[in-house]
Amino acid sequence: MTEKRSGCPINLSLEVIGDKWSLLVIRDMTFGNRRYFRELLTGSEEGIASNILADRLQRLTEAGIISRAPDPSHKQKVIYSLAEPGIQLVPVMAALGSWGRRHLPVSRELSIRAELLERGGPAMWERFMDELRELHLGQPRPDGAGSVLAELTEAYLAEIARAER
Amino acid sequence: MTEKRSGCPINLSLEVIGDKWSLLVIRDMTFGNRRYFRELLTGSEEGIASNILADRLQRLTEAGIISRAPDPSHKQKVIYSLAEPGIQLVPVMAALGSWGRRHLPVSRELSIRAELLERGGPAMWERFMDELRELHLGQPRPDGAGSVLAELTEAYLAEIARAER
DNA sequence: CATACCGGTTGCATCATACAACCGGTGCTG
DNA sequence: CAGCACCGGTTGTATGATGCAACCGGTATG
Repeated sequence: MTEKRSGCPINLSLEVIGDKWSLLVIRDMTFGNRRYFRELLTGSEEGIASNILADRLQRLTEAGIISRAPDPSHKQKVIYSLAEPGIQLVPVMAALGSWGRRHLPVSRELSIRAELLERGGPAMWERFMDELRELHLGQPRPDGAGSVLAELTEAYLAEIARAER
Repeated sequence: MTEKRSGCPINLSLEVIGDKWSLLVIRDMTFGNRRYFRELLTGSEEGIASNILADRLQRLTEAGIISRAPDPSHKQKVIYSLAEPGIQLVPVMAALGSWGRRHLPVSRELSIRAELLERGGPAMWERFMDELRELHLGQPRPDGAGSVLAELTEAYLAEIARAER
């Protein structure tokens, strides 16, 4: 799809990430810190097929949303990172998560992160994006800044533990 | 698609509006105030096919995002309205528009509204959603509240005029 | 030296989308 | 009251996207 249907920002966004899998891949990279093909393939509940995952990783790479690099520690491994446009999808995912949490039959464990992101607001999203810039782009950030990712992950794990009890 | 892939709010949102047309239909209803089948069919630049439009209107209705009612003024006409969940997609579209405007080759005329929505922030979105509740749900709102829709439309038309000059 | 893991690829079935042509009923106009 | 444009779709067909399972050669590990 090279020819664009229109120059509308919403339309163009949909042409790039308007399908059922792209944002889930980005979600897993963002909130699950999954960086390798196998992690993305087997790590999430939705069960993406390997050919679809390969296709999405290629498209997102070509669109400049993520980047692909060989892993120095293992000749065969490839590490995927969020590029700056991918990092800036945090507010989109936050908005989509808030909406879904309100209007759809979400599970408690999987929606706790959306709830925290909603309560934290844009200030929290910015801190999170700075953290992602450090993790994925190697951009240093001031010491002492807490980890939003750890905060979200801990809350998620606590909900899992509560559910099992 | 009745069986859900997971209870994640982002995933569930994508299962409902994660395709290339649903959000465009909602966009046209929201920002273009298009309420009839033909308006939606012929009004936008992207050129949706009539069977796809019919399918999306039906799905969105079944999902409770929009509603469908006969038009009293014309026996054959059907009027589509945003339901509350549809109105609450405003922040999602604003986020998606901001992102697209930054990272994709948008046209100036079609991105002015995204720019204004971004600058206006959540306060403006709330005013806009109140206005949509009046237009689509008949919920009265305080007099003297300005029209965000008119503001956005005027800015858009001004950009069109500038482009033609 | 065997085994598990690495990022994918291939073939095939099925589902969604795209395009154009068409439908019967309704309202407006001359 | 005849003709015509418009109403919300439907139908058929072609093409593309997706889903599924099996498989690939190269690589690290015990």
